[in-house]
Amino acid sequence: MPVARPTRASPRARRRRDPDARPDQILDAALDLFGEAGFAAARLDDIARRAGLAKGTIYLYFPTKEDLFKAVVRREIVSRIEDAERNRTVAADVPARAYLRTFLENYWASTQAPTSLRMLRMVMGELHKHPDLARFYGKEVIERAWTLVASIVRQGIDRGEFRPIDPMLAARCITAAFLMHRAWSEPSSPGHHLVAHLEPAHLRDGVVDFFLNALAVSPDRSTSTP
Amino acid sequence: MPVARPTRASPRARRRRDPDARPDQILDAALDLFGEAGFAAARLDDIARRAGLAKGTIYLYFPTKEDLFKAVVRREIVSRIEDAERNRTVAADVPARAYLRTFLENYWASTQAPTSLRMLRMVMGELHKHPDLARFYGKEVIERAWTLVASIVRQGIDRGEFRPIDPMLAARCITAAFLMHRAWSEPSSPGHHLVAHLEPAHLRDGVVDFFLNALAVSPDRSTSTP
DNA sequence: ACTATGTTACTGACCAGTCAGTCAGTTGAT
DNA sequence: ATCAACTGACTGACTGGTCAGTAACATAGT
Repeated sequence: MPVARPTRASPRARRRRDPDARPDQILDAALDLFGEAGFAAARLDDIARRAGLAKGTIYLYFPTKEDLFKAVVRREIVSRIEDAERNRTVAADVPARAYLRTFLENYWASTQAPTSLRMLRMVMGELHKHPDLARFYGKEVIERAWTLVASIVRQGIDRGEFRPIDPMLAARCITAAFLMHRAWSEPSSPGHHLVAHLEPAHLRDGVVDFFLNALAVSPDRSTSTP
Repeated sequence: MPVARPTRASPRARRRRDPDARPDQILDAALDLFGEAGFAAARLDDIARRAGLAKGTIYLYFPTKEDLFKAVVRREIVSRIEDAERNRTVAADVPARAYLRTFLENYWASTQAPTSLRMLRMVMGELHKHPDLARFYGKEVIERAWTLVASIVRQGIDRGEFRPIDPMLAARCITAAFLMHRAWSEPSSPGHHLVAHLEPAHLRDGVVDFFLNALAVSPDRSTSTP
């Protein structure tokens, strides 16, 4: 009779243990492999192996590969929204510039996670083939991020700390630049960089400063055009 | 001797005509399909059919699918560089702001081409699996675009029309935002947009103005931080 | 205690479809 | 007649998805 078996140590003896944990376990493995290989190139056998399961098990929890992909994206979306909400921590009575700086530094940090790059690649490379998901992602992640940034910018404008500008437009430019920089900062192979490599913190400060200064009041900004 | 045959009208009557044209013909079709479907999902049969050829013919010109993919990317890189060179048309003695505005409007327009979006998707979604190509693209397209923008910014700074700033950093932020906006502006399905849709020219002007103003001299930009 | 019966979670061999790549054969210009 | 250019049926490897079977555990009856 099986009494107190070392369930954790032996990979094959894990069965019959909290099936509720399986979906997340599968999703973790799927995120890894979809992220590395993309939707089409990722093999379900590999995902199953990385999750320590057989391929058939995946089909007990997700009806198709595409549904699995959607579940991965959805779960990552949830975590993104929670991140965004959590990053809204700085008290609202500090100067807009300092508040925005802190917010942007947190935002930058969150984009640096490996998962962020994997999601970015999946979104740019494959999401256009899943229009419903693409729209969902557009509304729930991208526009939400814009709105969050825009609300901070608007606050700064209202206080006269930032120049009058369409806050949503500023938010679009800022988030766009942050995301693209994340993609560019990844080495294309160990030790080799896609583009000229800057010291990460230096790049972050440079980009953040660029946009803080871009928003700063500049009374004479329209006089340079004849 | 080929005497004025209706080569264009009848798709099957095109055979045996200037084999030198075949590579580009194949590459055109391949760019379309790789761009739409991605590397893995694009079928060589479909590429052949779109080129008006049989699949075997592709193998007379490209040894493998991967080589075909690389050839597509390489050819597009060349066209990108030529685009950049061509966009350098405005005389250099107009005010930096006006010069940069024209340049950015041209740049924006060039990113709006369907080909640009296809390349962007291929680059973001699949190029990381071809490190040699990724590096080539990074050096020959991305950094080159940065350098071009940066040189214009630097010129404006030297003349005192733009505020002192690292020109390369400004160039990174500008190109990043332009590229990301291109991706966002594509409908995820006919009539449905990924994100809130703005009138294209309005969006272009908004983004261009944002960055022109971001560079404008603003003597008091540091006074807002206590 | 012990066995019989049932249930759940999981497995992995298998099937059916797909697609990169091949090659024997065709075409048509010279 | 010759042959470069081209074709498309074919092959073999691969993989998403299926399902008959099995191990682990539960419960009931004795």
